[in-house]
Amino acid sequence: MFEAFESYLRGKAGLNDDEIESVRAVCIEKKIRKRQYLLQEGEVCHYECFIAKGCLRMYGVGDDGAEHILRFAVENWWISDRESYNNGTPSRFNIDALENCEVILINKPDFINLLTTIPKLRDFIDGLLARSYDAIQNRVMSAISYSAEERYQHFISRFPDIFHRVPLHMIASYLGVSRETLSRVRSQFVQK
Amino acid sequence: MFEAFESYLRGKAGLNDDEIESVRAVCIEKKIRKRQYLLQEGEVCHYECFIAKGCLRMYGVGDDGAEHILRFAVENWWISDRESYNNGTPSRFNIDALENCEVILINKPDFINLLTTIPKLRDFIDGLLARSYDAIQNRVMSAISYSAEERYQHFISRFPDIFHRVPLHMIASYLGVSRETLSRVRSQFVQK
DNA sequence: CGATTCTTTGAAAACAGTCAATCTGTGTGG
DNA sequence: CCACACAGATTGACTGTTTTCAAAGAATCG
Repeated sequence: MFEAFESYLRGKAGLNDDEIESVRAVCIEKKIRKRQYLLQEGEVCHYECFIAKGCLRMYGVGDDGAEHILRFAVENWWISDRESYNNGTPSRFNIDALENCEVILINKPDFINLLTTIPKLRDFIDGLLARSYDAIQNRVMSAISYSAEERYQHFISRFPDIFHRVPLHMIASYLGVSRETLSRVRSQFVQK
Repeated sequence: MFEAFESYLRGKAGLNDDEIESVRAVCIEKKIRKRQYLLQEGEVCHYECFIAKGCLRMYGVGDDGAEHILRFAVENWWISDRESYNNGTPSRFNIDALENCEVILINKPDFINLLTTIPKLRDFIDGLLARSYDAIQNRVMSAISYSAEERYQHFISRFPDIFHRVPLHMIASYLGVSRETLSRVRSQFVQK
C-alpha cells in the first residue's frame, strides 16, 4: 500500500531515498470499508490522509438532514477537514468511503515535523494547497454564475474519472441541485 | 500609508524592526480611485496587494456579460488573483476599487524573497492562506445548501462591515441571485 | 429471489429570473 | 442654487426553472 504513496512522493515532490524513509517511519496504513467513516462530525481531525486506493467524499449535513457534498477524492489525492486539522476544533463535516479504500494517515505532529525537516515537501504541499484554493474558487464561480446544466457538464469534463465512479444523486448533491433536477437535466441533454 | 501595513505586520505576523525594514524596501505604495482597475481580465497578476485603506472587489464576467463577484476586500486584507499570480497565466478576473483606496504592492520576486528570508512571514502567510481556504469552503457549503435568504443573513452577520459599504446589487452578485430577488428577500425579512 | 440502492418520471407548488416602470438620493455642470 | 443625469433600490406582472412529493422502473448485492 505504501508503494503508491512512495512513487507519488518521488514523482511529484521529488523526494529521495532518505526522505522517503523518514516519511515511511510515521505513516499509518489503514483500510476503510465502503460506507465506513474516516471522520465524523464532532470529531477533531488529527490526520493528513493520502488515498492510495479507492474513493471518498466529504460532506456536511444541513438542518433539514440533507447531505451536501463538499468534495470527492480518489487515488493520489489527499482528504481531511483542514479547518478542524489546523485549528483543533470539532469538525462540522463527515468523511466516508464510497468504495473500499486504502489510505495512509500521518498524524499532525509527525507531519509538521516532516514539513520542517524536508523543505522540498513543504514547498510541494504549499503548492498543492494553492491549487486546491484555485479549484475551490472556480467552484464558487460556477456556483454563482452557471446553470445546473452548465455545472453538470463542467463537472463531467473536469472529473470524468469521478463521474463514472460515484452515484448520480451524489453528483447532484455536489452541484447543489436535487437528484430529480439532475436527472431531468441529463435527459434533456441526451436529446441534443 | 505604510504605517497601516507596518502595524499589521508587527501585530499579526510579529515582525521586528529589521524585518519591517526589509519589507518596506520592496513595497510600492499606490492610490487607486473609485472605479479604477487594479487588475483587468487578460493581464497577469504580478503583485501581492495589501489594502491599507478602502474597499475593492474581484469579479468575473460571464458569457452573457453579467458580473459575478468572487470576493470583496477591505482594510488589512490582501487581494490578488492567486491563480494568475502563482501560475503566471492571464487572469480571468477583474479587480477594481469600490472606494478611493490606498494599497501596498509587492512584486512576486520580491515577495518570494521575503518569504524565504523571513520564516515568520512565511508561516504567517501560510496561515492566512489556510484560513482563506476554510472561508471559501464555507462559502461553497452555503452556496449548495442554503436558500437565498439564508445566504443573505449569513453574509450580514459574517461581514457587517462590508455589508454597509457596498451597494446591494453587488451583494446580490456575490450571493449568486439577481438584485430584484435580493430586494424581495430583504422586504420579506423586514416584515418579521 | 428479495432487499436495498439508485434513477427516472409526473404533477403541483414554491422559487427565482426577466423586463419594465418607478422612486430615491447623490453629485455634477450650467 | 437649481436642474438634470446617474447610480442604486424597489415593485409588479409574467415567465421559466427548481423543488417537493409520490410513484414506479432499473440495477446491484447478498
